[in-house]
Amino acid sequence: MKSEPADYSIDDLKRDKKTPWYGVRNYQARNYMKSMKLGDTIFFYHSSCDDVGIAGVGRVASKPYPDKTQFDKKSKYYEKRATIDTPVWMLVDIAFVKKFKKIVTLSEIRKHKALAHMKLLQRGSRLSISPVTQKEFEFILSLAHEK
DNA sequence: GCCAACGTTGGC
DNA sequence: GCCAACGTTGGC
Repeated sequence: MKSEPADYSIDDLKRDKKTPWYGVRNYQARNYMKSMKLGDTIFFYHSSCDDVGIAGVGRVASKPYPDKTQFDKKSKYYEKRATIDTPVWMLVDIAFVKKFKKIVTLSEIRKHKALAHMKLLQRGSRLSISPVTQKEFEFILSLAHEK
């Protein structure tokens, strides 16, 4: 799950312990969140910054539920098609698990054959949420020397 | 339903 | 700041 650290970083999550992952306005990314289960593990990815890459680990801490910013007319995430009964955008809460001692950078991820098929590297890597396989997950943990 | 124009994301 | 790769919008 990507975030620009200038907006919300792994350190912010560490401080908050838990946060609703609001503001996703892309259907494919939303659908990935809708399929998440309580307790699923996620990578926290820093995008659009000096040190692009995976910064740490989080855990899905809620079932999917409506993103309340879609109902707020003053929010930039307001969605006029949404009603309380028929929300358009969903989210999950994400809890802090750990921050890597060293970011696993995008350029390092690109170096490894085992990670060549990561969804993150496809589609111009624009999607803010993309799935990771168990093997990819463990490989990245080993790159982070966390395993 | 097609597609051009436009807006956004995100690496570099 | 540039630009590729999308996704979205809206006229027809």
